[in-house]
Amino acid sequence: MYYIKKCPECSGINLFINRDKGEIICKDCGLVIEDKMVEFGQEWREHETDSGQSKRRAGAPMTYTQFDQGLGTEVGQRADLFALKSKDRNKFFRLRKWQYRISTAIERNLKLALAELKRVSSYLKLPKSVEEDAAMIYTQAVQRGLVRGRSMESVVAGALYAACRRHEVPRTLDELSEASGIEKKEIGRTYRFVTRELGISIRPSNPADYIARFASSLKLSPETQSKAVEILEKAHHAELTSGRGPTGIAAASLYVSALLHGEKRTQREVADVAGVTEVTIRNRYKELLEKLKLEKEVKKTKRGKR
DNA sequence: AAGACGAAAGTGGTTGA
DNA sequence: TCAACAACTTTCGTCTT
Repeated sequence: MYYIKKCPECSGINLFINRDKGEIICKDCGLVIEDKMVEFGQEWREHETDSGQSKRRAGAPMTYTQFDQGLGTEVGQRADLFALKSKDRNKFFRLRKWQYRISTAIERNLKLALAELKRVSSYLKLPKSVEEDAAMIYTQAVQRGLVRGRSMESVVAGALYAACRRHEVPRTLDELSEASGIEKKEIGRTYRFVTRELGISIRPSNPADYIARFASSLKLSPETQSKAVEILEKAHHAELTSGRGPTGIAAASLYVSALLHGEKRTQREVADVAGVTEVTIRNRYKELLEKLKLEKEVKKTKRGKR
Protein backbone atom coordinates (compact mmCIF):
# COMPACT_ATOMS: atom_id res chain seq x y z
CA MET A 1 0.00 0.00 0.00
CA TYR A 2 1.25 3.46 -0.74
CA TYR A 3 0.03 6.87 0.20
CA ILE A 4 -1.24 9.33 -2.30
CA LYS A 5 -0.70 12.86 -1.16
CA LYS A 6 -1.56 14.84 -4.19
CA CYS A 7 -4.15 14.49 -6.84
CA PRO A 8 -2.37 13.52 -10.07
CA GLU A 9 -4.92 15.47 -12.04
CA CYS A 10 -4.92 18.87 -10.41
CA SER A 11 -2.27 18.54 -7.67
CA GLY A 12 -4.90 19.34 -5.09
CA ILE A 13 -4.30 18.11 -1.59
CA ASN A 14 -7.86 17.51 -0.58
CA LEU A 15 -8.10 13.82 -1.02
CA PHE A 16 -10.52 11.90 1.03
CA ILE A 17 -11.27 8.27 1.33
CA ASN A 18 -14.73 6.93 0.93
CA ARG A 19 -14.48 3.62 2.70
CA ASP A 20 -17.93 2.45 1.81
CA LYS A 21 -17.16 2.75 -1.83
CA GLY A 22 -13.47 1.95 -1.67
CA GLU A 23 -12.63 5.15 -3.46
CA ILE A 24 -10.23 7.99 -3.00
CA ILE A 25 -11.75 11.14 -4.27
CA CYS A 26 -10.16 14.49 -4.95
CA LYS A 27 -12.43 17.14 -3.56
CA ASP A 28 -10.95 19.75 -5.84
CA CYS A 29 -11.60 18.23 -9.21
CA GLY A 30 -13.72 15.24 -8.33
CA LEU A 31 -11.26 12.78 -9.77
CA VAL A 32 -11.68 9.23 -8.55
CA ILE A 33 -8.14 8.12 -8.03
CA GLU A 34 -8.61 4.54 -6.99
CA ASP A 35 -11.85 2.70 -7.06
CA LYS A 36 -10.52 -0.80 -6.75
CA MET A 37 -9.49 -0.70 -3.16
CA VAL A 38 -10.37 -3.52 -0.85
CA GLU A 39 -14.00 -3.32 0.07
CA PHE A 40 -14.18 -1.86 3.54
CA GLY A 41 -17.89 -1.76 3.92
CA GLN A 42 -20.14 -4.62 4.73
CA GLU A 43 -21.98 -6.41 2.04
CA TRP A 44 -25.33 -4.84 2.44
CA ARG A 45 -26.47 -1.47 1.29
CA GLU A 46 -29.44 0.46 2.50
CA HIS A 47 -31.17 2.78 0.13
CA GLU A 48 -34.28 3.74 2.01
CA THR A 49 -32.31 5.87 4.37
CA ASP A 50 -34.92 6.93 6.86
CA SER A 51 -37.09 3.86 6.86
CA GLY A 52 -35.87 2.82 10.25
CA GLN A 53 -35.91 -0.78 9.20
CA SER A 54 -32.94 -2.92 9.91
CA LYS A 55 -30.47 -3.26 7.11
CA ARG A 56 -31.28 -5.98 4.69
CA ARG A 57 -28.98 -8.31 2.95
CA ALA A 58 -29.14 -8.19 -0.77
CA GLY A 59 -28.12 -10.54 -3.51
CA ALA A 60 -26.18 -9.22 -6.42
CA PRO A 61 -24.98 -5.67 -5.89
CA MET A 62 -27.57 -3.27 -7.10
CA THR A 63 -26.73 -0.28 -9.13
CA TYR A 64 -28.95 2.65 -9.86
CA THR A 65 -27.09 3.67 -12.93
CA GLN A 66 -28.66 0.74 -14.73
CA PHE A 67 -32.13 1.53 -15.84
CA ASP A 68 -33.79 -1.38 -14.02
CA GLN A 69 -31.23 -1.68 -11.25
CA GLY A 70 -30.30 -5.02 -12.66
CA LEU A 71 -33.60 -6.40 -11.53
CA GLY A 72 -36.94 -6.71 -13.16
CA THR A 73 -40.53 -7.37 -12.25
CA GLU A 74 -43.39 -8.98 -14.03
CA VAL A 75 -46.96 -9.54 -13.13
CA GLY A 76 -47.57 -13.23 -12.93
CA GLN A 77 -46.44 -16.12 -15.04
CA ARG A 78 -48.39 -18.11 -17.58
CA ALA A 79 -48.84 -20.97 -15.10
CA ASP A 80 -50.84 -18.78 -12.78
CA LEU A 81 -53.52 -18.45 -15.41
CA PHE A 82 -54.85 -21.94 -15.01
CA ALA A 83 -55.69 -21.28 -11.44
CA LEU A 84 -58.02 -18.45 -12.35
CA LYS A 85 -61.66 -18.34 -13.27
CA SER A 86 -62.60 -16.38 -16.37
CA LYS A 87 -63.83 -13.47 -14.32
CA ASP A 88 -60.49 -13.00 -12.73
CA ARG A 89 -58.72 -13.64 -15.96
CA ASN A 90 -59.77 -10.26 -17.41
CA LYS A 91 -58.54 -8.56 -14.35
CA PHE A 92 -55.29 -10.40 -14.67
CA PHE A 93 -54.79 -9.29 -18.24
CA ARG A 94 -55.72 -5.75 -17.45
CA LEU A 95 -53.28 -5.66 -14.61
CA ARG A 96 -50.51 -7.08 -16.68
CA LYS A 97 -51.14 -4.69 -19.52
CA TRP A 98 -51.24 -1.80 -17.13
CA GLN A 99 -48.08 -2.93 -15.40
CA TYR A 100 -46.38 -3.38 -18.73
CA ARG A 101 -47.28 0.11 -19.88
CA ILE A 102 -46.09 1.71 -16.68
CA SER A 103 -42.87 -0.17 -16.49
CA THR A 104 -41.88 0.34 -20.10
CA ALA A 105 -42.62 4.02 -19.80
CA ILE A 106 -40.49 4.28 -16.72
CA GLU A 107 -37.74 2.24 -18.24
CA ARG A 108 -37.64 4.29 -21.38
CA ASN A 109 -37.49 7.43 -19.34
CA LEU A 110 -34.75 6.07 -17.13
CA LYS A 111 -32.60 4.98 -20.02
CA LEU A 112 -32.65 8.44 -21.51
CA ALA A 113 -32.30 10.20 -18.21
CA LEU A 114 -29.40 8.15 -16.98
CA ALA A 115 -27.53 8.78 -20.18
CA GLU A 116 -28.03 12.49 -19.65
CA LEU A 117 -27.04 12.13 -16.03
CA LYS A 118 -23.79 10.45 -16.95
CA ARG A 119 -23.04 13.13 -19.49
CA VAL A 120 -23.50 15.99 -17.05
CA SER A 121 -21.73 14.15 -14.28
CA SER A 122 -18.65 13.48 -16.33
CA TYR A 123 -18.64 17.05 -17.57
CA LEU A 124 -18.40 18.17 -13.96
CA LYS A 125 -15.98 15.36 -13.16
CA LEU A 126 -18.09 14.18 -10.29
CA PRO A 127 -17.10 11.11 -8.32
CA LYS A 128 -18.81 7.87 -9.17
CA SER A 129 -20.46 7.69 -5.78
CA VAL A 130 -22.18 11.00 -6.34
CA GLU A 131 -23.36 9.90 -9.73
CA GLU A 132 -24.81 6.74 -8.22
CA ASP A 133 -26.60 8.71 -5.57
CA ALA A 134 -28.03 11.08 -8.13
CA ALA A 135 -29.22 8.16 -10.20
CA MET A 136 -30.91 6.73 -7.16
CA ILE A 137 -32.65 9.99 -6.41
CA TYR A 138 -33.79 10.31 -9.99
CA THR A 139 -35.09 6.75 -10.06
CA GLN A 140 -37.16 7.38 -7.00
CA ALA A 141 -38.42 10.61 -8.48
CA VAL A 142 -39.60 8.84 -11.62
CA GLN A 143 -41.30 6.11 -9.66
CA ARG A 144 -43.17 8.69 -7.66
CA GLY A 145 -44.24 10.44 -10.82
CA LEU A 146 -42.41 13.62 -9.90
CA VAL A 147 -41.06 14.18 -13.36
CA ARG A 148 -44.46 14.81 -14.82
CA GLY A 149 -44.80 18.42 -15.81
CA ARG A 150 -41.07 18.99 -15.57
CA SER A 151 -38.42 18.40 -18.12
CA MET A 152 -36.39 15.28 -17.66
CA GLU A 153 -33.17 17.22 -17.87
CA SER A 154 -34.09 19.58 -15.11
CA VAL A 155 -34.90 16.73 -12.74
CA VAL A 156 -31.58 15.12 -13.62
CA ALA A 157 -29.82 18.35 -12.81
CA GLY A 158 -31.75 18.68 -9.58
CA ALA A 159 -30.88 15.13 -8.55
CA LEU A 160 -27.21 15.74 -9.26
CA TYR A 161 -27.25 18.95 -7.31
CA ALA A 162 -28.81 17.19 -4.35
CA ALA A 163 -26.35 14.32 -4.56
CA CYS A 164 -23.41 16.75 -4.59
CA ARG A 165 -24.69 18.45 -1.50
CA ARG A 166 -25.22 15.18 0.29
CA HIS A 167 -21.70 14.08 -0.44
CA GLU A 168 -20.26 17.38 0.66
CA VAL A 169 -18.69 18.09 -2.68
CA PRO A 170 -21.02 20.93 -3.58
CA ARG A 171 -21.14 22.47 -6.98
CA THR A 172 -22.84 25.79 -7.41
CA LEU A 173 -26.12 26.11 -9.22
CA ASP A 174 -24.23 28.04 -11.85
CA GLU A 175 -21.94 25.13 -12.55
CA LEU A 176 -24.81 22.70 -12.77
CA SER A 177 -26.57 25.13 -15.01
CA GLU A 178 -23.61 25.42 -17.32
CA ALA A 179 -23.16 21.67 -17.52
CA SER A 180 -26.77 20.78 -18.07
CA GLY A 181 -28.00 23.73 -20.05
CA ILE A 182 -30.88 24.20 -17.66
CA GLU A 183 -31.65 27.54 -16.13
CA LYS A 184 -30.42 28.11 -12.62
CA LYS A 185 -33.79 28.86 -11.13
CA GLU A 186 -35.33 25.87 -12.80
CA ILE A 187 -32.73 23.58 -11.24
CA GLY A 188 -33.29 25.17 -7.88
CA ARG A 189 -37.02 24.69 -8.18
CA THR A 190 -36.90 21.04 -9.09
CA TYR A 191 -34.17 20.45 -6.55
CA ARG A 192 -36.34 21.80 -3.78
CA PHE A 193 -39.42 20.01 -5.05
CA VAL A 194 -37.74 16.64 -5.40
CA THR A 195 -35.93 16.72 -2.08
CA ARG A 196 -39.11 17.75 -0.32
CA GLU A 197 -41.22 15.08 -1.95
CA LEU A 198 -38.69 12.37 -1.34
CA GLY A 199 -38.05 13.51 2.19
CA ILE A 200 -34.37 13.98 1.59
CA SER A 201 -33.00 16.25 4.25
CA ILE A 202 -29.98 18.23 3.32
CA ARG A 203 -28.18 20.52 5.65
CA PRO A 204 -27.37 23.98 4.41
CA SER A 205 -24.14 23.66 2.54
CA ASN A 206 -21.03 24.36 4.48
CA PRO A 207 -18.89 27.15 3.07
CA ALA A 208 -15.79 25.17 4.00
CA ASP A 209 -16.67 22.63 1.36
CA TYR A 210 -16.10 25.25 -1.29
CA ILE A 211 -12.76 26.44 0.00
CA ALA A 212 -10.71 23.59 -1.39
CA ARG A 213 -11.95 23.97 -4.91
CA PHE A 214 -11.79 27.74 -5.01
CA ALA A 215 -8.33 27.75 -3.51
CA SER A 216 -6.97 25.33 -6.02
CA SER A 217 -8.30 27.22 -8.99
CA LEU A 218 -6.70 30.33 -7.54
CA LYS A 219 -3.48 28.40 -6.97
CA LEU A 220 -3.28 29.31 -3.32
CA SER A 221 -1.03 27.55 -0.86
CA PRO A 222 -2.33 24.93 1.55
CA GLU A 223 -1.51 27.25 4.45
CA THR A 224 -3.74 29.92 3.02
CA GLN A 225 -6.39 27.35 2.56
CA SER A 226 -6.40 26.13 6.12
CA LYS A 227 -6.27 29.70 7.35
CA ALA A 228 -9.37 30.39 5.35
CA VAL A 229 -11.14 27.48 6.99
CA GLU A 230 -10.06 28.83 10.35
CA ILE A 231 -11.53 32.21 9.56
CA LEU A 232 -14.65 30.48 8.43
CA GLU A 233 -15.05 28.81 11.78
CA LYS A 234 -14.67 32.08 13.62
CA ALA A 235 -17.18 33.66 11.30
CA HIS A 236 -19.54 30.87 12.09
CA HIS A 237 -19.25 31.51 15.79
CA ALA A 238 -19.82 35.19 15.25
CA GLU A 239 -23.11 34.35 13.56
CA LEU A 240 -21.92 35.77 10.30
CA THR A 241 -22.76 32.77 8.24
CA SER A 242 -26.46 32.22 8.58
CA GLY A 243 -28.63 33.60 5.86
CA ARG A 244 -25.70 34.53 3.67
CA GLY A 245 -24.76 32.74 0.55
CA PRO A 246 -22.14 30.16 1.39
CA THR A 247 -20.07 30.91 -1.69
CA GLY A 248 -19.80 34.58 -0.77
CA ILE A 249 -18.53 33.77 2.69
CA ALA A 250 -16.11 31.18 1.39
CA ALA A 251 -14.81 33.64 -1.17
CA ALA A 252 -14.34 36.42 1.38
CA SER A 253 -12.43 34.30 3.85
CA LEU A 254 -10.21 33.07 1.07
CA TYR A 255 -9.60 36.64 0.04
CA VAL A 256 -8.64 37.63 3.57
CA SER A 257 -6.40 34.69 4.20
CA ALA A 258 -4.68 35.25 0.88
CA LEU A 259 -3.98 38.82 1.96
CA LEU A 260 -2.60 37.67 5.28
CA HIS A 261 -0.27 35.22 3.62
CA GLY A 262 0.98 37.66 1.06
CA GLU A 263 -0.60 35.74 -1.78
CA LYS A 264 -2.85 38.54 -2.75
CA ARG A 265 -5.52 37.95 -5.32
CA THR A 266 -7.74 40.71 -6.56
CA GLN A 267 -11.35 40.76 -5.51
CA ARG A 268 -12.27 40.18 -9.09
CA GLU A 269 -10.23 37.01 -9.39
CA VAL A 270 -11.73 35.55 -6.26
CA ALA A 271 -15.19 36.69 -7.25
CA ASP A 272 -14.92 34.98 -10.60
CA VAL A 273 -14.03 31.54 -9.35
CA ALA A 274 -16.61 31.75 -6.59
CA GLY A 275 -19.33 32.90 -8.92
CA VAL A 276 -20.21 36.00 -6.93
CA THR A 277 -19.55 39.67 -7.49
CA GLU A 278 -16.85 41.85 -6.03
CA VAL A 279 -19.46 43.73 -4.09
CA THR A 280 -20.52 40.64 -2.21
CA ILE A 281 -16.94 39.84 -1.38
CA ARG A 282 -16.47 43.39 -0.15
CA ASN A 283 -19.50 43.20 2.08
CA ARG A 284 -18.50 39.88 3.60
CA TYR A 285 -14.92 41.08 3.86
CA LYS A 286 -16.01 44.15 5.74
CA GLU A 287 -18.07 42.09 8.13
CA LEU A 288 -15.18 39.75 8.73
CA LEU A 289 -12.83 42.59 9.58
CA GLU A 290 -15.30 44.20 11.94
CA LYS A 291 -16.48 41.20 13.84
CA LEU A 292 -13.38 39.11 13.96
CA LYS A 293 -10.98 41.87 14.86
CA LEU A 294 -8.75 41.11 11.98
CA GLU A 295 -8.08 44.73 11.08
CA LYS A 296 -4.86 44.81 12.97
CA GLU A 297 -3.50 41.76 11.29
CA VAL A 298 -4.41 42.93 7.84
CA LYS A 299 -2.93 46.36 8.41
CA LYS A 300 0.17 44.80 9.84
CA THR A 301 0.83 42.79 6.73
CA LYS A 302 0.10 45.81 4.60
CA ARG A 303 2.62 47.87 6.52
CA GLY A 304 5.15 45.11 6.33
CA LYS A 305 4.99 45.28 2.60
CA ARG A 306 6.03 48.87 2.32
C1' DA B 1 -4.07 52.43 -15.09
C1' DA B 2 -5.84 48.99 -12.22
C1' DG B 3 -7.79 47.82 -8.10
C1' DA B 4 -10.57 48.87 -4.03
C1' DC B 5 -14.47 51.04 -2.04
C1' DG B 6 -19.21 52.63 -1.50
C1' DA B 7 -23.84 54.31 -2.89
C1' DA B 8 -28.02 53.60 -5.32
C1' DA B 9 -31.22 51.21 -7.90
C1' DG B 10 -32.76 46.71 -9.68
C1' DT B 11 -33.67 41.52 -9.43
C1' DG B 12 -35.37 37.00 -7.86
C1' DG B 13 -36.76 34.44 -3.95
C1' DT B 14 -38.71 33.83 0.76
C1' DT B 15 -42.09 34.83 4.29
C1' DG B 16 -46.10 36.06 6.65
C1' DA B 17 -50.71 38.04 6.53
C1' DT C 1 -52.18 35.90 -3.52
C1' DC C 2 -49.85 39.96 -2.45
C1' DA C 3 -46.65 43.00 -0.23
C1' DA C 4 -42.63 43.53 2.66
C1' DC C 5 -38.05 42.10 3.10
C1' DA C 6 -33.17 40.52 2.94
C1' DA C 7 -29.46 39.03 0.11
C1' DC C 8 -27.23 39.69 -3.95
C1' DT C 9 -26.22 42.00 -8.45
C1' DT C 10 -25.41 45.81 -11.66
C1' DT C 11 -23.75 50.07 -12.53
C1' DC C 12 -21.18 53.92 -11.79
C1' DG C 13 -18.44 57.50 -9.50
C1' DT C 14 -14.50 58.32 -6.43
C1' DC C 15 -10.43 57.26 -3.90
C1' DT C 16 -5.94 54.59 -3.41
C1' DT C 17 -1.88 52.25 -4.86
